[in-house]
Amino acid sequence: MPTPPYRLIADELRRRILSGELAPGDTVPGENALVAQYSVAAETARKALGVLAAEGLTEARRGSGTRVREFRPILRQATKRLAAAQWAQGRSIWQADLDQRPMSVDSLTVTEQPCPEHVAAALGLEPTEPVWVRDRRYLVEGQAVMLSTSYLPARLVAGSAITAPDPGPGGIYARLAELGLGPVRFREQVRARMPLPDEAAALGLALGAPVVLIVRYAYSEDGLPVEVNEMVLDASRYLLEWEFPA
Amino acid sequence: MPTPPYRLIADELRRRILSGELAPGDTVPGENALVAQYSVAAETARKALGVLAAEGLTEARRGSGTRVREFRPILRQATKRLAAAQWAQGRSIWQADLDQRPMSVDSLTVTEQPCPEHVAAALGLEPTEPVWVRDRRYLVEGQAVMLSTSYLPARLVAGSAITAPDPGPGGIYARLAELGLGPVRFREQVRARMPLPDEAAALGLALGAPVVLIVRYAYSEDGLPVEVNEMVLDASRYLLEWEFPA
DNA sequence: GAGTGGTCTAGACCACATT
DNA sequence: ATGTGGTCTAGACCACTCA
Repeated sequence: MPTPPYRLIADELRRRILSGELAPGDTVPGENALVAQYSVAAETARKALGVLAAEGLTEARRGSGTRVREFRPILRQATKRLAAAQWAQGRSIWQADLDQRPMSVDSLTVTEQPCPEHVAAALGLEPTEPVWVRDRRYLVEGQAVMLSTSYLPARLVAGSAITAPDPGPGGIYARLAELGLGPVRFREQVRARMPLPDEAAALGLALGAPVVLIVRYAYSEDGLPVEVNEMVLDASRYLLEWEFPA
Repeated sequence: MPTPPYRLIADELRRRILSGELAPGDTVPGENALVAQYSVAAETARKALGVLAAEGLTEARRGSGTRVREFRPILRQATKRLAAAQWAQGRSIWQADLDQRPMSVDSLTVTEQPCPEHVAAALGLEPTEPVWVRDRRYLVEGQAVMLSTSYLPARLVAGSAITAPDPGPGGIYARLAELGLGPVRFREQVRARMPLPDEAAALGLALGAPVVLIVRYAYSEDGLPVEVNEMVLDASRYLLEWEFPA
């Protein structure tokens, strides 16, 4: 089974991208160029370009052309309190090129709802017990990079500033602490997969861009879960980090 | 800009999959069925099926058909020593369906090499100082699920069992401890992206399956990095977990 | 052998961006 | 206006699986 032409073309273009011959931002040879160069039908050239786009290496813009994408990740340090200077020795393999632009929030909504089934089990609630839901979207320079949905049991947080759009200084964890529920431990579970259409739309994702799903469980001193936070991240924009003792 | 037919067809099939009407393992309507049902050309029907495959929802097999994929993740608990029973309260949103089959290793190689540039900086080594490289592939029931490459400075580990294929009881961390380099802290950095062709081949990945990259840095009591471990995981097979204090 | 997915072609029309 | 990518068609050949 010989390698089909569209793959050979894709392989060649990929090689040129990974070798740096085609740098981030550069325009990749278009359909017409490939048709002329390799003597194939336009559809075949398109398919080759589609492979690169699906791999997340390029980004096509109608009317303009196809360009090499760049990877400038935001460093998310989940355990940053532990990241003492003494452990800073040893560079990161990826850390060269970090996106340091400030992050903002748009479309924040805070509502009281019956608890979704899958969250109820995690919070130890009855199926439709009320929860406060905090929904937000994070942007970097107008570009959405993360969606976040927090669930907090209504019977624990009712009447607190947690139910207000602005929970005040220190955020909801400071308010939880004031209620004697101060989270003392977190558990984060992480998956990666291709986005569903609505996720792709909400994050403005290019083709071939996977998402990272993080679910954070916050526990109080009693060992009770007090918050579940579901996050959806544009994988191409994030470098995630955890530190922990042996 | 009306939604093109191939997307409408894909949307409908996706709905049926996500609603559970088409369960994991079920056969999805094929090209011919879609051509007949929607009165479109075969290529258009194929493209619709291609969308689902690229989203990782289905898996096509030549001669057989296209089936709904299943997600049975392996739970990787990076900080499992911390996962005391007291914090076990609160179920996971995803934990319902874990893959509990045993993991095995094949194609283990241990060699001494000049240190690759990107690793040298992380280990604080001169550009081509020698390192021992431990390369392995992990399987679950014959299916590759993870690739792992460990780098250890030769001047630290030369002569120890770390340079042998079988490092003995407790693995390389036990040997490092005996050398007074026992890792006391770890840092893990995580990314997700689409696989390169060689990664896809080594892991036997289906189309539309992203990979998760993990780089683990192990630090000795002195704060010196003693190991860098680069891992490539089949994202569809893993659920990653970290626990940490507030 | 019938049915399935995988690839290719030649030609067509459209939407959009740049000049 | 020209060139770019996005979609569709009708027909073809191949490789594989399954009954």
